[in-house]
Amino acid sequence: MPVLLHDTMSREMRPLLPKAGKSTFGMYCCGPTVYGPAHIGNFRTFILQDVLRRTLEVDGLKVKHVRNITDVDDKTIRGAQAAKTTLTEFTKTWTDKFHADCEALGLLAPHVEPSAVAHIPQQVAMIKALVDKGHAYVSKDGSVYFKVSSCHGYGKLSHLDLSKRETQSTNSAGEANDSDEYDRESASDFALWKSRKPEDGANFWPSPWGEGRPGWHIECSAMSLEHLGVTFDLHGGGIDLCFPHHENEIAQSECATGIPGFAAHWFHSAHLLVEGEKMSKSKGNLYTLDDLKAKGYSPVEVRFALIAGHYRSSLNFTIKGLEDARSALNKIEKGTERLLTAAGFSKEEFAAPTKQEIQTSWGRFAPAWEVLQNDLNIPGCLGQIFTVLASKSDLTTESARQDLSGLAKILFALGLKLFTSAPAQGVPADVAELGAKRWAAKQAKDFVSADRLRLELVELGWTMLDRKDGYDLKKS
RNA sequence: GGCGCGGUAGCCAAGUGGUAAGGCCGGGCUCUGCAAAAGCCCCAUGCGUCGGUUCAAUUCCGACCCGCGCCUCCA
Repeated sequence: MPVLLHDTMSREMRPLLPKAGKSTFGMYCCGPTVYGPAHIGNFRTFILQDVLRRTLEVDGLKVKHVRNITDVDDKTIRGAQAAKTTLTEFTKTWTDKFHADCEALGLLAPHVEPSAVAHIPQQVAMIKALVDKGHAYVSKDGSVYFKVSSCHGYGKLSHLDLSKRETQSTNSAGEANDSDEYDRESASDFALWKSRKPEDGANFWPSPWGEGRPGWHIECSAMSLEHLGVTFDLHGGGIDLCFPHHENEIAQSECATGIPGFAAHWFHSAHLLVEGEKMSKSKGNLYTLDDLKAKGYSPVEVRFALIAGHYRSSLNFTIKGLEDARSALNKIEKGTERLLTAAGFSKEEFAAPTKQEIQTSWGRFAPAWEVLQNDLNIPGCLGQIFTVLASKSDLTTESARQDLSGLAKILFALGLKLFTSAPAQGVPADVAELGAKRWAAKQAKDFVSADRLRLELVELGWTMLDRKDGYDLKKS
């Protein structure tokens, strides 16, 4: 059964399948602008796209996932200048950081990760096609603009009727829209090519219209064409990209190629609120992965918290939510351990589910998978998982293995890697010694000393957890 | 103003025309010298408000109230 997903353009639930005659499902996702560390809002979108890709793969599709790197724009150029380095060096630093965070968060690397700077010729070629076909014009300063009025159907994705729309004098950041700054024919027209300016420094490229650099929107059109073809199966991004970015991509691509149906399906994820407020630097509620790691949360806990709400609803990210995620994840691990025991598998065997017997069945997790396939309902799927893990069942080795087969596939789809919590931190010698002493006292039934030693450990910031046959020391 | 999303227990959050998944927190119990861990059990006559349709509505329709997003920086 194919995965069903809501499509922004048609506003309908539609099955995800490769185009007729194709065996690969092509998906293009707008990637990060690499001018600083990505924040958890960025990652929510990338994680959701990752879950979609994984779900399609578990469903049996061959997916080609393309996610770009935006490495030339105002912010990257300014950032490089402020850092007194080259654009290449600057964007490499932040691209590397992005990759490290992605890996920590369990994101599968896209199959292709094209960079805007590496696709200047393709962008120039597309702009040239648009100029030749009368969909773009060259301004006096050598910039090139897309002529929105020349594009039939412009606004079909975001359902905006530009003819009825009044041009706003400010954007949502309160900055004046620069409709008078350039010699555009219409305020709705957008830049395809920006002519070289002194403040661009060394960052310019040749073009038929003179030196300059590409506009923002054209890169995704050019790179999706290069790597996925004239039309492809799904395009994703944060909801804020719906207009104007994605709308402009459609206009550019369809006008340049003359072929409609740029992307068959549009996948937009809702934004993140932090502690009930819009995330912003000025409010100080903009978290990066490093910020949360510094607070003691693991990447998998962050990932869980970020997927705990439906992708089309905005998610209120809170530290309490991270605590909830930690407890919930622990509950899944404990339940999974019980299944592993019943199945006679080790944790390692579960972490790498290559065994035939744990790849063939869904066991009791079939309903959880069905829920996930229906518009990527991750919270519903998690609910099903907990229901099964808590339900009474006479497990046999065989049934437990079938359950594990289903659970492994679902956890792969969600990208939740179990049993990865950092192993016990190094225990200082003095703490270890106190622990050993208390254990000895307890064995000797000298409970007065044992209790005193427990308190001493607490004062040092350590908790001693007794087991039947030994003990663990945990930092509290 | 235009377009769109949402209001479900203390918090988070699914879902359905036939009477509310799940997680967290909380409470109880079992186990345990203590503590913790773990396991088990309990926890919304209620789904923003008011009307309507229906044998039956939280679920459909209408109105209203409230919150939020986008409308050329944004994931």
